Amino acid sequence: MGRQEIVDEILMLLPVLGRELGRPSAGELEEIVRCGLPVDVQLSTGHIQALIALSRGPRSVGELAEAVGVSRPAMTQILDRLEGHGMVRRRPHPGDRRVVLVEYVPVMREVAARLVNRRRAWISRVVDRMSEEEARAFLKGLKMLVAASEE
Amino acid sequence: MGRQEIVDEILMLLPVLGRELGRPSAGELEEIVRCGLPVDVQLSTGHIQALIALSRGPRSVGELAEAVGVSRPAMTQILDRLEGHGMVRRRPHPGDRRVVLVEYVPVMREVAARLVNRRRAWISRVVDRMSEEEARAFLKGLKMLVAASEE
DNA sequence: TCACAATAGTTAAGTTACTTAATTAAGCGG
DNA sequence: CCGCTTAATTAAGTAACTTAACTATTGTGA
Repeated sequence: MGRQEIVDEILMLLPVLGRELGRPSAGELEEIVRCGLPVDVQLSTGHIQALIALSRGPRSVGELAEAVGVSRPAMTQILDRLEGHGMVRRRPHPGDRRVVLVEYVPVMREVAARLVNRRRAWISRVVDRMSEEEARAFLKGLKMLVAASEE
Repeated sequence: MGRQEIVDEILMLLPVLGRELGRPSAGELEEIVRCGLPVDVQLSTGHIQALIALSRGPRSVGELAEAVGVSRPAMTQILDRLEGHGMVRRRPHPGDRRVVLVEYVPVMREVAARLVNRRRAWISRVVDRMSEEEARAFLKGLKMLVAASEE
């Protein structure tokens, strides 16, 4: 298979993946019910990304927006939902009253982790079947594509 | 970097890429104007994917929907737009009057190719900086992820 | 051969996840 | 203190999907 064909396949597959990621999986819905969250919780890619980004400590709305790759208003919406479900909370930044810091509601830390883990497991199942070099190459490619799209 | 971290990064980067692909690039808009198409042409990922899928000959609406990974009504819409811009045309299937075959309008073959090439170039620029093995590993990973998402 | 189920495509209606523009509130430099 | 910038939100609109329902065919088995 030549490079040209590889490029074509990537061009076809990337969007398929993007769409697939946007839909909540059946297993995710089960998990949500099991956690005692309201049944109508819809956690899209953006929500999961925000939860991951929060796993290393509090972040401002702007930081989250950048990490996830959406506009600030979009992140505001995402956080509204997460806050509505009691998974995160907002509090003022001590030094700068313009910024709003977002962090896990302590009790929800574990629930959030379980939800995120479900997405993680999906990727893991694939990564585990790759060699060390393949996994690295895949991530490298992904990073390069993101970088290229930002120029 | 451990596997766990690789998985986390993939989980963050995939959706970023998905969103990025959805937005038409500035260069694409230029190309559209240069081709003499109406300025308000919006070609999203789905449209580009459909054009790629058509590059190997006529396809039915259902086949295209499957190749692109969307529902049939969604593909109907995509084709409406492409047809409206005079890039593809529908004609009845000779043997089965239920199915609608879609193909390039001959004149537009080259224009379509140029538009698709722009997306291709973006990927190519990245793939060209990878070794043969890396490129293969990347594609393999992508395929595995898509397969895993369909189970 | 004829009723009936299955398939291909489209239409209709609704939803979701975004976008940009405008607004509010706060910090910062002359 | 006044204007400029930055952070977040609100408001309004849009694009790309979804499911459900409908139309027009085609295959099928009593």
